[in-house]
Amino acid sequence: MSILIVDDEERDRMWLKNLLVQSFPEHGTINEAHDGQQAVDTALKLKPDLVFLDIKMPNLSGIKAAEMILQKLPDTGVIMLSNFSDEVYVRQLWKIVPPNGVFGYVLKNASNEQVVEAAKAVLSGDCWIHPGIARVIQRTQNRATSLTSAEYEALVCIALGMTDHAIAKRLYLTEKAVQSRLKSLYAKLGIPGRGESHETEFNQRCRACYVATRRGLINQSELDDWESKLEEKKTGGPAQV
Amino acid sequence: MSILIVDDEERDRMWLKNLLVQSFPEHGTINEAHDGQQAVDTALKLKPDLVFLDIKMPNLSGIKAAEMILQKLPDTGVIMLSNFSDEVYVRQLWKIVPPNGVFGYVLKNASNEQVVEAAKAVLSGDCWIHPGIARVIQRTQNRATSLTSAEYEALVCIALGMTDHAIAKRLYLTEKAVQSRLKSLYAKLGIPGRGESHETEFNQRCRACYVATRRGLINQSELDDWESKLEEKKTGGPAQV
DNA sequence: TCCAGCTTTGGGGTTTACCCCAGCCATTTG
DNA sequence: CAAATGGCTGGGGTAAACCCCAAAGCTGGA
Repeated sequence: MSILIVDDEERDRMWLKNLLVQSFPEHGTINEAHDGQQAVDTALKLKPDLVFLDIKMPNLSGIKAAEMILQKLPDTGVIMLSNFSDEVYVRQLWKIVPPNGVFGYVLKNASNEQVVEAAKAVLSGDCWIHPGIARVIQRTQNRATSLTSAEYEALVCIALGMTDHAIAKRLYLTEKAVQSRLKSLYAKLGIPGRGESHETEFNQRCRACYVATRRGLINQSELDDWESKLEEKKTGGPAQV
Repeated sequence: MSILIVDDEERDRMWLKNLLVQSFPEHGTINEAHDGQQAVDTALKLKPDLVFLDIKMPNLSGIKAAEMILQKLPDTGVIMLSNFSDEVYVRQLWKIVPPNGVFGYVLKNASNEQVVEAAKAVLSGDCWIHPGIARVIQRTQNRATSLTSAEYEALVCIALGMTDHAIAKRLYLTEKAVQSRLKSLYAKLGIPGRGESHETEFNQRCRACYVATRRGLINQSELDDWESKLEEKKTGGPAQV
């Protein structure tokens, strides 16, 4: 049985490796990779039974690496590791996993026992999803609270600080259309408008950013990605912090 | 030589402990604590030479724990461990460390060598500051870019999604005063107004939240603390996500 | 002592964000 | 086929956010 561990941080690789060595006395080779691109290359060469993938990595995200690996080797057991229970990632993951594929999703604050449990489950053909994620998954499938891609686009834009006008220009829409998207976004996030719910006054725009971040719909590193995409489009000059 | 390791995550405690055991053959007892309160209790009892403190912990933050420990035992070598290079924390830390106190600040993505280096430095009476933090520290001491406490208060409020009116009511100010704070906040964050800098249109309020988060002036967990404080003040009922 | 910086307050603007309404067109659903 | 849903468009309105101006109180340092 061969295992591949992919994480850009040495500390986490060591932790996982120690854990696996102790818990799987019959383990075969345990290889490591440091980023997404390396992960794909190594996986295709070694065809491991099990791959642990960190999500946030340089070069190629764990999600995309998983997609590429599963494309060529659909039988590989994939376990995602993440620091966050971010809905963004769960959304993305849901799209790429084959209908009856096998995978695990483990948060990094999981106990050692949970990680071992997840590994065993995936090896024997089951899925294992971290308890903290269950709630998130349910939300992504609830039509009343899950965001459409239009709403999500608008969310990212306001979180970057764009005005209605700027958003309209970038997405090739009318300002009215943007406002329409925002209106339904606010509704789904449960943010009261001006009339309703006295005593709780909110600037919906900022409040939406706060709530969305709290729920893991967006996070800073995703936003930074978007930001740099916008910069490219415009001048070609890099963003300055 | 006795050492105290404080972190709420088992994984990180193990990592650090292994590292110290390997690097300090002459190490004495290595104790552990799981949250801030335990850290203070244990430290006062054992009077360790060196304390590693995670910042983000339940019950009592690492910052506050450090404050209480240094108050009673000013000679203790304190090394803060953090996932982020957040300016919030550096600000807070700066206030509580005695003028010529000894401390270290290490990011969790530090290499093993860096951690050992920091430990040795602090034990021999020097400070050790993670390279990634240097820039942040410089900024906190630059008067043109560092925020005053008034501006910081306003920043937190808009990040929570409050309106000018709501902020004024909560801080016992005029709306004009709030807007005045915000104006200077925007200036310090380098956010262009409507007139200046064509082609870059921003909603300053949201943009400020984005830039501030990017710089580590605020972060989600700090905001959540503030949020729950506001909820207490108001109804006593807990916030619902 | 006076100066410099921070903060508050006020009067007066413009622009933007949000509000309610209604309708049209696409897709999917029973 | 009807019905429902999600998305865009439009008109016309209110209130909030942002703009420039100026002045006064307060702090701490030269």
